[in-house]
Amino acid sequence: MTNHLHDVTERLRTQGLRVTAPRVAVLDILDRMPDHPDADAIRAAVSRRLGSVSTQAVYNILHTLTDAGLLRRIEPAGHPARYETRVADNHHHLICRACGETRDVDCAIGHAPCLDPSESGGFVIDEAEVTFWGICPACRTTESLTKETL
Amino acid sequence: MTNHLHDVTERLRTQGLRVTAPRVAVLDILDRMPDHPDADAIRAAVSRRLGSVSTQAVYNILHTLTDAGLLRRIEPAGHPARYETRVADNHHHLICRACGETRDVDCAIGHAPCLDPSESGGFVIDEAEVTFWGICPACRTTESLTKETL
DNA sequence: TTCTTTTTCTTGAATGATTCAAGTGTGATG
DNA sequence: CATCACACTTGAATCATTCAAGAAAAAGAA
Repeated sequence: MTNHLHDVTERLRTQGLRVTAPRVAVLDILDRMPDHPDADAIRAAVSRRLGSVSTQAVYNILHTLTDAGLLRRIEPAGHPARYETRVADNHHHLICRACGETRDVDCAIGHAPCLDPSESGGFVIDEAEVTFWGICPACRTTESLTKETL
Repeated sequence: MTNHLHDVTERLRTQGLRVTAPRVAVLDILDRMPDHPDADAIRAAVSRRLGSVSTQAVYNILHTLTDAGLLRRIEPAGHPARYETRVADNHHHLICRACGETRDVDCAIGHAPCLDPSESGGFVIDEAEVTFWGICPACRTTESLTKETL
């Protein structure tokens, strides 16, 4: 067993979760995928590694691990939910409107939760979620090329 | 015709859109609804006013008006899309995790787009979307009462 | 190890929000 | 007031996700 799989196993145990092949695969794969994959991409990767997994198992696992604080779920407008293992800080995301590419962005201002609203109106706020929308370098090039050929 | 309906009509005309009863109703109703209703709530309100509307018409209208810049669509994680007519500024939202109540929040820092990420990584950014998550006063009360009775 | 209990995984169907497609109806222009 | 593009209606389809029930496997005990 590699060091990394051992580490993944430990993270599951620490949260009181049973260590199963699909769970280990999900965590290990997400640690290695920098591109915030969605449930279907995760299912494909896990399936490749283990031979097969049910879609339902993947959803169960993603739910369980997210609830346990081992994963973070982001749900960008117009996209299926995406997942990442970077959970220690409250960083933000920069998403391409054209291709959906998602990058992590460190807090623009101060530390987590990074922002306070100007008036909280009696709410008890536990998270400030920030999403930056734009066009990534690759799509910017493609777009200008497309425009030129019109 | 009231002043307000006249104003709504003007907004449609200014965008080169045809003035139809369902469109007028959607804009007028959204102007008066402070609670960021979703498509179904809008459909219900329009239906009440006009006798009936198809769900599809409501979706078409919401899409068209959003594209024309007359509406803003917000898509909070775990909720259907919500709509508002406050489009002039880039304000933010404060959402209750328990009941979904959604309030407008003015920019915490500076003017729209309010924030720049610490590094834009080659992206051309056009929007900084900020969502504050928490528990509203009403749900906070309910929650503590529920806990006490456990 | 083997048994038992509890949890997780599999399969198949269901749901909710939204979109697609085709036909009918209506607002705007001349 | 006729024309035509556009909007609305109906009904089916899609996608991501969840529900439900039974089969398999992990953890702890014997």
